[in-house]
Amino acid sequence: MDRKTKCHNDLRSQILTLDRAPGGDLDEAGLCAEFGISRTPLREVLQKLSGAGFVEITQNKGAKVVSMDLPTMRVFFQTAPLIYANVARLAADNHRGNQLNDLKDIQRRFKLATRENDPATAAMENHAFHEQIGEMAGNPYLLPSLKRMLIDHTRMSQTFYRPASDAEQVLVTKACDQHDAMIAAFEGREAPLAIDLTLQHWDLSRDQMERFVRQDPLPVDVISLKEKRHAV
Amino acid sequence: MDRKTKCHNDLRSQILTLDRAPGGDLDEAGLCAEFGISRTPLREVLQKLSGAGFVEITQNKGAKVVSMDLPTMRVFFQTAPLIYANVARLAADNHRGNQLNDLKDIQRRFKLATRENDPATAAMENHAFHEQIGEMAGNPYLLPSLKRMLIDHTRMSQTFYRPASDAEQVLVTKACDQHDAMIAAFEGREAPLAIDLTLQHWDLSRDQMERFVRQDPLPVDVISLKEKRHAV
DNA sequence: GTTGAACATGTTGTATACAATATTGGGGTG
DNA sequence: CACCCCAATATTGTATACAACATGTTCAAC
Repeated sequence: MDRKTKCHNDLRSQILTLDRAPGGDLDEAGLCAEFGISRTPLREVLQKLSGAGFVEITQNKGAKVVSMDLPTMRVFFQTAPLIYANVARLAADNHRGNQLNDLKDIQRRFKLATRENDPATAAMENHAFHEQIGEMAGNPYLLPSLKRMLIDHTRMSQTFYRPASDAEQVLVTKACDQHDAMIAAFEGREAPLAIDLTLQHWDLSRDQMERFVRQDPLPVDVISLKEKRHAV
Repeated sequence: MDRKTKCHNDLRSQILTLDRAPGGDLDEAGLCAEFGISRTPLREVLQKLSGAGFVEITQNKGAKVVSMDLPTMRVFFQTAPLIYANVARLAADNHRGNQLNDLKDIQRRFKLATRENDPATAAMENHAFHEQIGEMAGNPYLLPSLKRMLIDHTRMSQTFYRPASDAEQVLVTKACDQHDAMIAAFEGREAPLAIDLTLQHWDLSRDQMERFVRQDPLPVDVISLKEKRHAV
């Protein structure tokens, strides 16, 4: 794979796994050194990531990882069922060709990652699973919204795949089973069932994510001292 | 305004007004000469437009205006009410500060453009009107979908603001009145009414746009002879 | 001690030259 | 005449040098 593409993919997954903190600075020179490319292609990568909602670029002030503030998260929880349910319905109706097989492959890798206790991979494969459902829906208008939801969904789910207790491990297994059930619904083109399973899956995620949000009284953002002072 | 920004805005509005044909090629050297900037910032503009769904970039093959094929348009008609209605509801609930005043300003300019028979401006102000409603909704997850819908909506509405007959002029006036009614609904924070008016407004647009689509038996895309041969 | 201005430094934005990749056209072969 | 290969050309991708802008620091004035 070409270094520019690798840079794009690495940044993307580092953002999704919270390896790059929300609100964190993305210094051009540093990233150039890190990925061994010059500033021109690096800036194009940042532009692309900005278009996809991973990064925020400010004129003359550089790029940051998109932040995750609490008011926005409230909007997230409000909006997710609408998008997810509609995408699931469309996916059941419209998927074609090898798309379902690709989904099964992703699910296989997802299951493996959860079994082998590889939380970062599990989170990324779960992301890929839901993005693939978006592709199956065949709706270029809804897809950008879905992708933006998935960014924050995956970031908030990071702790989910690092189960501390047995009870939490059970939830991961349950999520995995729900994926299997969803695949079956897509295969049978049973749209109402797909919607229902999707909403169940959402309920599970939501409970987990709300715990994640509540758990952490500190803002998820990296806030510079200066900005903090302004806030006071 | 800086030349790079002007380049971005000009390309954007030229695409929306069909001045740049869907599927049409965007040559870097040509655009550089046209806007008096070098290739580096021009490419960044194209990246940005690509992220917003105005332009498609293919590796080593340059940029094109996003195409408008018939299957996608079918998806458009299927998806629009969902997005528009939900955005309207959220806008009624969540708008704040000067957002409503900004909307009124846009509506004023829109009305003026329709009265003075300035179809391109009317189409752009109508676009701005609905984009502003998107801002008022305060939902960063739904907004990208709305914006993508509006791109094709505005492109398909181009003939709408060039009314040939009196009967068509009546429809434009009706659309304008609906905007006023929507503003009133937002002002009173009457979400159900806003949804209802939005769906009525959509019905009017849809009839008009379907006529536009049917009217033209040739594909809206610029298809090269080579691609045509492939299709045969 | 605080404020403000000027300078020094670092970071981002742009232009240009060069490299890599597509496309086109011509000549040769079956 | 059709087809294919190869060279010539055009277009896109990358690196680098320079310009513009933002930030942080120093020093002087109050």
